[in-house]
Amino acid sequence: MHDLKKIRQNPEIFKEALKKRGFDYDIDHLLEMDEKRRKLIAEAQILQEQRNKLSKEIGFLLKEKKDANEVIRKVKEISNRIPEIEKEIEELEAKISQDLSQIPNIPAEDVPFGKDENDNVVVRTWGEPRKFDFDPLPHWEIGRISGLYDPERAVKIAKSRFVLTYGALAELERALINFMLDQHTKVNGYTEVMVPYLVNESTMYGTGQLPKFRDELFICERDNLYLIPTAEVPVTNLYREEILNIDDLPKKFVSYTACFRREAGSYGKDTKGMIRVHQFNKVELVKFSLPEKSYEELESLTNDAESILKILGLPYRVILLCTGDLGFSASKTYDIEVWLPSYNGYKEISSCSNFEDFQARRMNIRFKRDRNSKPEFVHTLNGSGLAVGRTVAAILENYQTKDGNVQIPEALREYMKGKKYLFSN
RNA sequence: GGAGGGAUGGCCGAGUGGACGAAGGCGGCGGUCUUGAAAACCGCAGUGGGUGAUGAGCCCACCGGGGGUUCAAAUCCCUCUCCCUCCGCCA
Repeated sequence: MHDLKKIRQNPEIFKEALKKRGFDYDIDHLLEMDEKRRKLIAEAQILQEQRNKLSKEIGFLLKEKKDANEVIRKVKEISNRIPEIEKEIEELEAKISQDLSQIPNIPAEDVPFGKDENDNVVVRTWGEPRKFDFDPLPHWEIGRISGLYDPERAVKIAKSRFVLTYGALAELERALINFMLDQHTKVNGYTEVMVPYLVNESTMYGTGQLPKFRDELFICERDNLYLIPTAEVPVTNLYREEILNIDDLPKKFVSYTACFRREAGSYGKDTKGMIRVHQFNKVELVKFSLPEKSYEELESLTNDAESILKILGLPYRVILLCTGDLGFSASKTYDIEVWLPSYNGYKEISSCSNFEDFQARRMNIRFKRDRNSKPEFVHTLNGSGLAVGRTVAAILENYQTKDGNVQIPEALREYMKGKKYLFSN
């Protein structure tokens, strides 16, 4: 959500930025509505002022037992005109905020111009994709051969695009969750938070899942609750409608949750395996930052997410999204993509974004520089650290052995009773 | 699920339809006193919006949300949401 005042002050900046994003919108029309709105507000307030003054007068007159009928008649006349104007203001405001809520965030200055994902820029690449001296299997085949991956029964008890694993495969996923949480809390300085998986409507509006992305959500209609598509939703909403202390910034949280997505419109894409599913595990990083520090924080957050892949020894690259591929609320986004032999390419495993004050304004999350200064909006950031299901897939594929086993990355062994290979003992 | 009680500033907590943006206390900030601190005393402090210049000032709105009654609502009425207590059920 943008600040109407800022748009009013720098309309050209917004026009330019939206053009870069390929978003067509008539800023001038918005400003016309705003001007009309302000004129009406001034008008209504003058009438309210008159009404307030005369009403007080009535109080005095009655106290002194004097006749107030003439004044009452006058006030009534004034009061009658107020609702009309207010109705007009309300309609305008509804239209304005409706429009405003459709306008995407403006890209940061160093975001490359581009039309779609083909114009994204590779920022850095880490690790060499392994050269196999045998034909590597996709992770779903490895899982199936081990007998520990059971999509059929997942379909039976839920529906397609659900995952079910047993034994060592389940253990691997649990180990990864613990490893990631330990790394982010003990080494990278995040505070772990465990949050509700079901949230209310206001929370979904706060981070922008509603109203635009309703189709992507699982909904518990009876109780008016929604299953979270990412921990970003409950965690960023922690401080909705609050004013934070400047000394507490930045606030850094890491949260493991299951995530639920309907994946509407993705039929036929990534249908096999655990890459695109309705329920998956994710460890999420969320930061609340000072405005002037948020881009620094984005770099370190991205590094924190990368550190997991480095320690696990999984080759990856970091992509800077271009203006055309940027998500609705983000000012700048790095995608981290892990090497997957079955795709013979890189696949997204984390997306790290700075939203500047776009989400904070919507959620009204502010801080004060000191006692007497005006509250300002914080900047919010988040990124996966990492998507756990996809990390499982990456480990299976990248660490598979010729005889159908999977080597366990060194750092993970202490989380798996010291085992070196997944399917043994 | 049943019965009842609540929601007021950073926190606690008063509040009679008319000078209430709201007593009092705690906490905060500034000062006096003190070598320093504490105590005591004095003073300052909400949020959003309109108009000014992103200043001062003036004005409007805000006592959980929405609606209503009234010249006038924190106060009366309706409604929704949330919280609490007791009973029932339950991991």
